[in-house]
Order: sequence, then structure tokens, then C-alpha cells
Amino acid sequence: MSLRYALLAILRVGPQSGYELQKQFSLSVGHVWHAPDSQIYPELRKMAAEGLVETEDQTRGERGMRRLYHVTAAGDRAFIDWMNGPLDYQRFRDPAHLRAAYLESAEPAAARAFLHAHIAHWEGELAQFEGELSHIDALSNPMLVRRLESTPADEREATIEYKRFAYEGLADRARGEIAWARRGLALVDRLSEAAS
Amino acid sequence: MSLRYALLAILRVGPQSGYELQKQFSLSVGHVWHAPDSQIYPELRKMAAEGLVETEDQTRGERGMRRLYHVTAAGDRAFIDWMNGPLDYQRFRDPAHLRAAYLESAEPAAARAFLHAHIAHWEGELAQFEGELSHIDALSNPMLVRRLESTPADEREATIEYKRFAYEGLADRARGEIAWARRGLALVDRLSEAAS
DNA sequence: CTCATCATGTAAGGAGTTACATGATTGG
DNA sequence: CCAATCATGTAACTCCTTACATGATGAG
Repeated sequence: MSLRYALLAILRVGPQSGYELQKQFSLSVGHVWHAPDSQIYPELRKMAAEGLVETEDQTRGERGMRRLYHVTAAGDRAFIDWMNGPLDYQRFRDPAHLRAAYLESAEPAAARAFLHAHIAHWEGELAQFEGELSHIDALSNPMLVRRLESTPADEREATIEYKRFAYEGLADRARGEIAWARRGLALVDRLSEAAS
Repeated sequence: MSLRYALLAILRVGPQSGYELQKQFSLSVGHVWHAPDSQIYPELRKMAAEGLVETEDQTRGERGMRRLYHVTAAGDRAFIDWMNGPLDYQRFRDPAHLRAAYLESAEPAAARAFLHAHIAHWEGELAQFEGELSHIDALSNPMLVRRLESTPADEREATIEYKRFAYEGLADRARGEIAWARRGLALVDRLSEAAS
């Protein structure tokens, strides 16, 4: 149910089309929340039906069209309410830790491949998080700049600091996963030496 | 799709009924994977239809019944193949970090409440992970003991060490989340002082 | 004219949640 | 006899994924 709040968070900065939102979701915002176009378009329609957003249809060339979505007062209210309310945590469900708990059932080579893939996966994520952090510091993220323009001067620091805070948390998590998998590799080595 | 592998992992230790599996999912194994009964019963039926498990019906008292599930050779093969194959990572989707990135939109009190709730949530998880770790060390986890009984002596160390490894990773993650939220609380304090 | 990009969607299905629904057995 | 626990499910719904489907515009 957080998809609509992710959409509202972006749309509150300024009206955008489904297509633009989808681009955001595969780039910057996609680091904290991902959604494919096939999920975005129907959700926007539902939100429009519920009065959280309003559409503005624009023509593009002769026959092309583009539908911009604006956040309504009700949408703004819904976002603020969500921000101020309790967050529900999903149940724990992690394929990597499930597999790790039974890793003696895998060949040592497969166990190593799994851990190397885990490291590669989180190194990729880490690179994106760190890239985002340097964009924040350099004020070179276009979304953030646009957001700051529509933010009162005395709230700009908070906007930047909380964005940093979120991405630092993500980077820390990625580093933790990498360190864990490295310890796992050492463990596989130790156990397969012991067995031989 | 990992649910069935979680079920196979448990059933490989010994045959169990849907009810017993559901108990496991709300206790020990539930730390790495959770599933409600309404998902377990249908999945077991599907797995039986695909030949991964076999049923053994038992009577309980006069009219009661109990259906035990055994892993078949095909089920064992499927589990081993899953363990040796690549793992697919889900896209990132984290309501807590989404909210953190826009925390300036929340009242300072609500921001603090969110972070305190985050700490409380992960402290609860951490306590469970640490409890599990001490059960592993004391060999007082009944599932693990049962698993070790059906494990050749030379693989017992690996079974224990990988289980430790998985839970240490989970505990580290919980500690990271707690540390992150504490830094968030300090940030809220700093920013609300600056504003006043 | 062709290709990348802009633009909008539908359909089918898997995974997970919440609520509903029923009944037997065992221990106190 | 009553409550806790054992035991098995169905139904409706949301969320998400993957694949399918179409067409316009602008740059080279």
C-alpha cells in the first residue's frame, strides 16, 4: 500500500505524467521503492478515482497525448497522514538468509557462487546509494533541486539532511550484507578445508 | 517461490503435518521465512500434485485425522537444485526508508515516534535472533537437534556453523537498523532545535 | 525512413494477507 | 464440561510480476 505514497511524494514536488513517474522509479526514487509501468498507470487511475490526484491532459504534436497528474488537497492530506501515522512492518522473508541457514546442503562451489553473487548484488546497490549521496551533497540531483525550489528556505536543510539520512541507512545496510557474505566465504573455506 | 523451498528444508529433516509446519513458521524458521496456514496448506497440495512430497494420512482418535508430508526423491532433488542455483533478488521496496527520505513532511513528534517504533521493532527482532543464536550454541533448538541426528557426523559442524552464520547476519542487520534509527533521533533533535 | 524515446495501457498469473469456517482431542 | 490445542481448509482481496499490445514524435 506504500506505492501510492511513493507516487504522492514525487507528485507533491510537481505534476508529472505516468511515463515520467515510471522513469523516476527506475532511477533515483527506485532506490527506496520500485514499481513497473504496469503498476503505476492503474494506481494513478485509482488515485484519481479517489480524488487524491487530478489529471490534466495535454496534446503532444497532432495526435499524441500526455496526461499530467497533480496532487489535490485530499492527496496532500493523505500523504501527511501517512507520514504522521504508524508504519506497518512486513513479515520477515529473505531468500538469501533462508539459503544461508541450510548452506551445508549446497556444493562448496555453489555456496561460494551464492556468496559472490550476494556481494556483487549489494556492491551494485551500494554504488547506487553512494552515487545518490554524492548527488545530494553536490546538489546535482534534479529531483532534489526541484524539491528545494518549492521548499521554504528554513526547511531546506531538513529536506537535504533527511534524504542523506535515508541513503546513509541504505548504504550501511549494503555494507553490512557485503561484510556478512565475506565472512561466509571465509567460513566455506574453513569448512571445506576441514572436510578434505 | 521460496515458500516451497522453506517447506522442503523443514520436511527434509523429517515428515510433518501442515499444522506442525505452520507452528515452525511462527517460531524458529519463521525468523527467516514466514507463512500463514492459509498459504501452507494449498502449497503443500500443489507440491504433492507435482510429486515433490507424498502424503501419509493418520487417524487421530476416532474421527480426527492428520496428514503427514514426506519429501520424495524429486522433492529432495528440487531442493538441492534450488540450493545450487542462482538466487533472484527482489526489487528494493522499503516503506521505512521511503518515509525517512521525506521525514521533513512529518511533525517532529511523529518523526520521533516513527524512529522509536523502528527501534522497538528491530529490538524485538534482535532479541529473537539472539535467542536463536544461544539455542544454537546450547544445542537446545529441537529442530536443529533433530536435524543433526539425521546428519553424518562429519557434516554436523557445517550444519551448526551455517545456521549460526545466517542468524548472525540477521542480528547484524537488526543492530544496523537500530543504530540508524538512533542517528535519526539525534538528527530530528538537531533540526528541531535549529528551527526553534 | 528508421530508430530511440515518449506515451499509454491490458491480461494473466503468482504471492501474500485477512477473514471466515469447521470440527476433534486432550487435559484439567 | 470447558478451554486450549490440534487439525484442515476456503474465499476474497491486494500487491506485484511478466508478458503482451499499440501508437506518436523527434532526431539523425
